[in-house]
Amino acid sequence: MRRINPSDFKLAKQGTSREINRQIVLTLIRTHQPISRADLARLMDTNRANVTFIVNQLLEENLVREGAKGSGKVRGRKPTYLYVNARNSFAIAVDIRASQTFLMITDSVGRQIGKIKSFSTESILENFVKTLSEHIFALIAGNFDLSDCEGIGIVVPGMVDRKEGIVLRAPALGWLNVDLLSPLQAEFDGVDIQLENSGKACALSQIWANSDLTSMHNDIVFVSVADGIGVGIINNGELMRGKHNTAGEFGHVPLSIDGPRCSCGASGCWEAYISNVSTLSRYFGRNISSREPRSVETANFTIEDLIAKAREGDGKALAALQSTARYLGLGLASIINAIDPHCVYIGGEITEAWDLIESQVREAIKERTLTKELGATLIRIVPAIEHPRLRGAVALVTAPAFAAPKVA
Amino acid sequence: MRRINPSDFKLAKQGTSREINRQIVLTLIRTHQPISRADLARLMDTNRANVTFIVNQLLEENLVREGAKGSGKVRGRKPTYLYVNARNSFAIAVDIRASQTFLMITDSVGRQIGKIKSFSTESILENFVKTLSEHIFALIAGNFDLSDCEGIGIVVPGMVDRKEGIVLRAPALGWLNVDLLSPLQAEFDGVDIQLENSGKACALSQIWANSDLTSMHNDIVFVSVADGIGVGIINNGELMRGKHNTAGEFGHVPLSIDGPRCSCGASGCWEAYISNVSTLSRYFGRNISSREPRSVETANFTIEDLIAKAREGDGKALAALQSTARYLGLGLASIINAIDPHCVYIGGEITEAWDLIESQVREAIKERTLTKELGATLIRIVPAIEHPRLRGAVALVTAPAFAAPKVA
DNA sequence: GGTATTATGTTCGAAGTTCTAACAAACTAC
DNA sequence: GTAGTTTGTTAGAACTTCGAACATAATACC
Repeated sequence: MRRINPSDFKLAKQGTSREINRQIVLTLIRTHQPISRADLARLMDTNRANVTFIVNQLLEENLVREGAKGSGKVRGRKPTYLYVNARNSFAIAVDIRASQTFLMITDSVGRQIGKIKSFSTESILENFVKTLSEHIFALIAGNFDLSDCEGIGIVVPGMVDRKEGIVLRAPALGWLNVDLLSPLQAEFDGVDIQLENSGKACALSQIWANSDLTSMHNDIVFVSVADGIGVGIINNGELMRGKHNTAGEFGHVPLSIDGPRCSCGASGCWEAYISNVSTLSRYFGRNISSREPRSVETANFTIEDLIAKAREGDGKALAALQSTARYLGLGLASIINAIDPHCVYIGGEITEAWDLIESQVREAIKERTLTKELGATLIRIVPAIEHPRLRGAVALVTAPAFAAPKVA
Repeated sequence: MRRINPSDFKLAKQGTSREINRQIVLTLIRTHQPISRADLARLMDTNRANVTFIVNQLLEENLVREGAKGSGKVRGRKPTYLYVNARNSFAIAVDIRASQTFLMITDSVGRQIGKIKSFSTESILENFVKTLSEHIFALIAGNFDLSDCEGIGIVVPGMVDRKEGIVLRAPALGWLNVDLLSPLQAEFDGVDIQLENSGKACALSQIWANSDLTSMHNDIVFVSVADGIGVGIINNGELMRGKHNTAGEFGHVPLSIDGPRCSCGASGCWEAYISNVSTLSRYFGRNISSREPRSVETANFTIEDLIAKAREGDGKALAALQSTARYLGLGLASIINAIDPHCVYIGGEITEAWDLIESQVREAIKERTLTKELGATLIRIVPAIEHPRLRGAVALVTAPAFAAPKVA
């Protein structure tokens, strides 16, 4: 039961029905390919004539291609299989993180092409934009033409004004109200550039990426644990953005209002318990804020090192991780109580220690969820190899072609 | 950018465009009435022919009626005004609370008819159903025929399985897995009966009730403070229900994980800080759980009494309220950070003391919200006279006629 | 009072979709 | 080689939006 917004609705025009069915056919081909027109008609519960009509348009638009004939041992004419067509256009994904920035090229359907490149992130904007542009031009040189670029999706660990293309606040980068769009627009004239917060992008990756397409749920939450905590909420197949594109900031929901100081200024935030820095602090028994200069001992010691130590039998390291695990679970319980999603995805370095911490996380979740069913909410680990942030950045550019049209 | 669910989509059929535009016309008439066909055409950015076509159908269906001609001092033919037509059908709203159950009759558009009735809630199901049925039959006797009843909307302070019509868990009523639908279905054969949690219903009331229709936002949160805390989230004009219809349970998000014991079993829940019982406990300086028998002194002392005391100059009473106010604000900050709504509505007895507590609430919100903009999120008080729970119960029955069709 | 002007609401036909039914195409089984 | 079966296409009916012309009803002006 959705209320129509009387000051922002969309009328059905002559082509609206077509547009709707076109997008349905496109997603069905994407999720079921290879698939024949006849199978589509059955899936859609309509007649083959209508499917032919729509598919012909998609063929003309080059969004779909015909492949080999089917070959089963059934009677009758063989079906001609349909596939989504990766045209010769491409997309660029950029994942900006505190230390490194990662780059990936994909085809127009979001499938990775070549290897992921990276360079160290510079916080001075001009330098950063220069380096980024150079890397992008180097990547496409010889292989692609910039005019075939569908767009550049950029993901940032912080709040973003998508419309204006401004990074409002990214503490990890030291960026505050940084206009990232304008200088990039100047470099890549005419190319669509999309900015998004990395937690939100991770959530997008889980509903738009190309794996497990049919089993996917349309109501999920992604929790990304790194130096900050990013959370993306997908409701009814759509990312919750909120009034200021800041929906999902569960990282600063408190576990204890008078708990440890958080970088946001408040205290006791979830982030202050479970961010990588917090876990390391717990190990070293003191507060190593990312702002203060670290001692020699702690300077290059990462969360991965901590996990390695724990695996080597360092009891203190294991204890630090498991403590984080408990707090992680307690916070997840809040998210589950508040959102009641089908599945919670977790990403970040700490997931590499999942075998060491899973039981603590699950126990904590059960402890604070309101019902048994909520306590049993699916938890899925997204390993770093799947590059959820980059895949989310890709989705910013390639997914709109498959999205439902806005209607009513 | 909404993902089409490949296993749950809706194809556009021949009548789909019509259905979409029909609902748009219906909502526009509802929100702008009285309005002419020509004005509708301008609002919808389409031609008058199309409007005539759709309006004629609505007239035939008796959902819309023509009224008086317009009378301005402009040239040209006078417009004929259109109104949504309250047919002779009616709806029944029921608000079940711990002590009393409230009843209201409305017309088919959700406008109140007659006075609100009430009776004391009995926790034994058979007795309750009997009393409720008697009251409903008494209300409609002589005025209405049961066959003209559009439906009964019932609102419960607890979790609800809407499909099966079971109250899963309503601590305030002492109900656990109570099948409320079946016995009522038996009494009111063929009448549509809708159950919902009262916090969620309150949220519905704010987007579907008949006041301020044009200024309304489509992304809001309603926080209802009573013996428990109910929260309803409206995202994109639609109530967030979650996998188990339990989305919105912010009441059990902790302020401090080792804070006061909560009735849910965990400790430090927001509810344990700001429920009416908690505020009273704070005043009396001890824990008065709703489960233990109260002393003579505290037995009939309500939150309204506490507010009255505070107004009379009782410093302890004021302190108890303002302490609750601070915790209310801290929790609201979490909701604002997590959801980033356009507006947060607050209902419950404590709103009657809003002038005494507003500054504390707002200060606490600012203290824990991540940005200045989030700290300035609109807060609106919904006084008890507006009966948000009952209006939400009505919306369960009368709103679907105006809702957007499900498409794609 | 009569005529010009203007806005509302309806009608008619064109264009775009879905949908039904029939038909052509292509392949297996016997 | 023929019957049977499934796929994909085509032609036309039914339904909608849409543009333009038309009828209706009111005011303004002479």
